Amino acid sequence: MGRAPCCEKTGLKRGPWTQEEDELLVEYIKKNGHGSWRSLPKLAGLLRCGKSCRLRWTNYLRPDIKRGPFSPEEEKLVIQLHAILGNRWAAIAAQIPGRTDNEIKNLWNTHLRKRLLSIGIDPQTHEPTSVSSPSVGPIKRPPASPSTRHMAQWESARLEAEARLSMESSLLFGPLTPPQPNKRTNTDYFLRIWHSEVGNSFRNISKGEKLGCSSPMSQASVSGMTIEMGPKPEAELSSSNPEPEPESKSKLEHKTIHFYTGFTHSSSSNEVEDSSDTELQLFFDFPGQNDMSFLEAHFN
DNA sequence: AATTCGCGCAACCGCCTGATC
DNA sequence: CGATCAGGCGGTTGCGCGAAT
Repeated sequence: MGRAPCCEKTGLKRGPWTQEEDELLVEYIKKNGHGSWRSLPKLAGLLRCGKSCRLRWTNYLRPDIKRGPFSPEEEKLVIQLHAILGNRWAAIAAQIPGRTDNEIKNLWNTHLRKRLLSIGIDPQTHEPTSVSSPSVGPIKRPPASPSTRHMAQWESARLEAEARLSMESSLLFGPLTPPQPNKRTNTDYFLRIWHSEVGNSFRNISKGEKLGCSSPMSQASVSGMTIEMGPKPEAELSSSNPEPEPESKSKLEHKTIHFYTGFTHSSSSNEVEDSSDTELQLFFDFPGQNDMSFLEAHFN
């Protein structure tokens, strides 16, 4: 069964938008909201496909879009978020107010990717491309052992992320500036979570897991915020998309943060399997479209 | 001044997923 | 429960423009 085209292509205008079209679209959405994108073009008097209208609105016409060049801070944030989230441009954009996924994707492909390559960092893995530079290489771990446990992997991931991100920051933006009391990076939040009572709770829970708790997902709650850490659910692992699901509406409502680790649980036992021996994939599943302030509130 | 080249960005395409029937 | 639809996402393309030759 072939998928029907999103809209009838014949007779529809394509290519760059004119100012008149922009005005029609903005006018209509201001008055009526976008409603159904499929029916919007007809109602707004546009000879465009609904998809095209949605794209034009979300990437260009939306009033809350910040235009102009990215600041060094924004670039730094993009790099750090990419290290955590990978090519999930929409998720990255959700953490940077006023920037669209398309903009961030373009920034990455045209600037940041090249810049990372030029300083010897693989833009996909965020690890040094040269193995012969141990001083800046990833943290060396002993060969994976079946007995490696959840906690050890987590600690290792944390250290690696910490080292990697500070290395990238210092390479790209010069020596680290002294900590500013009112400015925290997202990495800071990650580390603060780890060292906070949430982290403690998690560590305690994980000890329980070693003793035979069945749930693969460790959970800790504090002040109305729930943090779940553990392997990706099997449902997600088996899906064709290797990346974690995008934030669903329900996830946005409550403050649950998922830390998906690369290690998996055998379905037949509680034994933790090592993932692809060296690489641990760490995913942040941020709870909302707001910035990181929801975390800040918990640690101030 | 004309041509070529490279870059940046807007827009398109195809696939995936969740909702609805 | 499967089929269909609509929206969203990431990858890719192609055009416009400025720099270089």
